[in-house]
Amino acid sequence: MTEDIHTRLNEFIKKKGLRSTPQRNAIVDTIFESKDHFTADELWERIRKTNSKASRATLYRTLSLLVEAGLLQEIDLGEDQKTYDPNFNNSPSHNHLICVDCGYVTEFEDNHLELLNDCLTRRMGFRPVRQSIRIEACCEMLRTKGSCPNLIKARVEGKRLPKKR
Amino acid sequence: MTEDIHTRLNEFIKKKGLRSTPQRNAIVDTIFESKDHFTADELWERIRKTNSKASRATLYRTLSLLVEAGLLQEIDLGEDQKTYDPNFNNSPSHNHLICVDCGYVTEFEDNHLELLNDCLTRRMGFRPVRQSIRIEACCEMLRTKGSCPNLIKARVEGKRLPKKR
DNA sequence: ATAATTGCAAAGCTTTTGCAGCGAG
DNA sequence: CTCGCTGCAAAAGCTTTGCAATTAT
Repeated sequence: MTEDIHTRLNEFIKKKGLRSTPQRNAIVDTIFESKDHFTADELWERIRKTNSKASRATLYRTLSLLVEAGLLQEIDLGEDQKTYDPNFNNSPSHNHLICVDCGYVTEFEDNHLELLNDCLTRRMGFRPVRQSIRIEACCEMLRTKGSCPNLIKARVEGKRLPKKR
Repeated sequence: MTEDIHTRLNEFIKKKGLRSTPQRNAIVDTIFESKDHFTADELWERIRKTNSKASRATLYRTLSLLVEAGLLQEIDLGEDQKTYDPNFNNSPSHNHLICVDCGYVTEFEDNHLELLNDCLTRRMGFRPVRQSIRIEACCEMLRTKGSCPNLIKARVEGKRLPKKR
């Protein structure tokens, strides 16, 4: 899993005449050891719990590098901070359903959706490059049963919930 | 056009026990006199060209108010700054095609797309609240003819073009 | 009169950057 | 030995906020 990422990163690094460093590798490992979306700050917390040490500056510089190398993608989850998504490498289509009750994000794919997007794009005189669907929705289980595992998990983890509107 | 907005805003203001002020009204007028998306800073420039005067603080406070009142929507155009969209009031569905060559944004609607989104959302156990599609695409006309009116317009207006990736 | 609103300047937050020293190739 | 990388602290952007004065109702 992470080996693949390292291989691809090393290719990029070599091509650009850059260098491999322990800090960079530690950050990359930390990012890709999970499939979760994260903000720079959340990543910083995860790094701090590691025995590897890297500065915030290096963290930001590495994030930019990974995005430039195409190994990481910035996504919009309606948060104030930039959010990064580490697993679009394995799934070309990248759509997110965001729960307005708890902020939980579900990634999904759908061939019909992609096809339709593709057609619409061409009809408007463009060639598709990247497409993402963002769906905000409320949890049916929470409405009918009064609770939802994702919400409970979010509370336990102390995540700040979406601001109501 | 703008009257409708003012009416709806006044309702909101009354309901909340707030007050109507010249600054607020000037900002609202400036926002809705155009259909363009804008950032806080772009709006600030537009305000400055007006003979009305309002501070940046009031501008930000008014933006929050309008979003809270549901008259303005924050959207994500892949920019660093928050972008606001003034015309989702007239079109319930809100999808954006962003040109990666010049940053030009096309708003579009499509019934099939909405229907499909709706089905997918329900299948995942949620009830749809809001959905937006973001398509990044490159301009076919620019590829085939070597130029594109939107790109020329963007250059003339001195807009900063999308960073290439 | 009363309480919301405004403008200013200061503070807050996230992210970027200049620079001297360090370290990979 | 070179030149990229790192950490630090300072700076940069954008946005928010405390406060005294102002103003709508």
